[in-house]
Amino acid sequence: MTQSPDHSIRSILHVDMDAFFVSVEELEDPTLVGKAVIVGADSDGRGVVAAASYEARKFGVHSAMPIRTAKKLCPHAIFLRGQHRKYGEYSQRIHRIFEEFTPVVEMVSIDEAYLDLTGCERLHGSAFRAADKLIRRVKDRTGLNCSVGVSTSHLVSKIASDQAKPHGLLYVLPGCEARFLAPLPIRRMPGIGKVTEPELRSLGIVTIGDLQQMGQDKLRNRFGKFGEWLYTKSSGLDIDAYQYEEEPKSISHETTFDTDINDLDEVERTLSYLAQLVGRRLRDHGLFARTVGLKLRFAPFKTLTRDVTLDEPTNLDSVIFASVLRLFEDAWNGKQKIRLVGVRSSNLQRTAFQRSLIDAAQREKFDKVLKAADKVREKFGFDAVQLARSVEPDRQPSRKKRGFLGRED
DNA sequence: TCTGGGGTCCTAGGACCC
DNA sequence: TCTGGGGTCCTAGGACCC
Repeated sequence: MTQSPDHSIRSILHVDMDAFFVSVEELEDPTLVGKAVIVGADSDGRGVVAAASYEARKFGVHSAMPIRTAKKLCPHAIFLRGQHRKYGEYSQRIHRIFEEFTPVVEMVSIDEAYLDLTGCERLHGSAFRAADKLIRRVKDRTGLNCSVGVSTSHLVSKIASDQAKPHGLLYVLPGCEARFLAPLPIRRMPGIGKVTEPELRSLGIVTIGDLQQMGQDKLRNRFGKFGEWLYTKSSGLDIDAYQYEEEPKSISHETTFDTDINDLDEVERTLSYLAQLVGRRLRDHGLFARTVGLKLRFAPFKTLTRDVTLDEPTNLDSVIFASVLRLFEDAWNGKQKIRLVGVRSSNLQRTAFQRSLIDAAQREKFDKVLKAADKVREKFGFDAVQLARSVEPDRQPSRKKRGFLGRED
């Protein structure tokens, strides 16, 4: 489906907000404008940078960098923890503006979307004019800058918006996709990361043009399915780059300890807490998990995962916790220091088939208790109700708010 | 540089079945 | 028993994205 039913040429816009988290912070506190601002975790902790202002970037700070490194590079920066809820609100406002242009909007992350404007010429004029209008409208209504790439394909538009940053618009003419991509370094291709890049480089592949030249057969022979993908993308031919799935495939929570530990009690308490977070979200989604997983990261950053598939799907905190605890006991020798633990649920489904009436009766009882608990939490916050296991013996859990959801660009 | 948290997708081997 | 081939499910690990 490179062409729409009416045979007009596809117009795909990729919209990406500029320094989104930082820009929102600046709107909330204008004294930040023009300063080096770094949004992320505790600046003395073990987190990473979620977003940096352009001023901070001048010092080499970028997202995903350990926050302590950022502090060394840019000690005078203003470090903020970030207000995720606020970012979510702005994201929704932006989403609504996008929907004024076309019903075909795919939000791919909190600050990024694809808009399909194919066949909207009569409404908006050319795609280029529409994109220009969109950038202005977002600015007028929210005060935020964004960059837009326009082309016939998702991937080309995405790379184009990246090239256009900050606050720019780049239109790749139909038929010019491959020529536009050819001179760019392979690292610009989404999907080629810090492992694949040197691999390709060692084969003499430096630019996207090199991929095009190598041809489909060679790439397939060398890289299999991934090679096919590489060829199609590098030629600017991608068709359905993105498939919108409203159902999550997995739900997980994890946490890194402030310092590495080998205290069984604390690990158990944390697993219990995480199991409850996962269970809660499963119930919110109306989902049941057939598979429960544990993630462990040891002090030397060695990570392992363990999965178990249950006879019966569950959304019960206690079942998730019991499963994950068993996995933990099998996976841990009692000595290694632990840096991170995580709880994951996958193999998600809408229904819990019940195998016996006893199970059903029990489930009903559990469900009632959990529903009551969820209600209390709604009123008094998540920590108001805890499984016995996640409460420390002599005091209430005073769990520090740590971590931070998501990273932009 | 001492490396978060939430996800998706892919690969590969082994169990198990016909 | 000297043992084919395909399909599916499960588990573990890893690359990658924002």
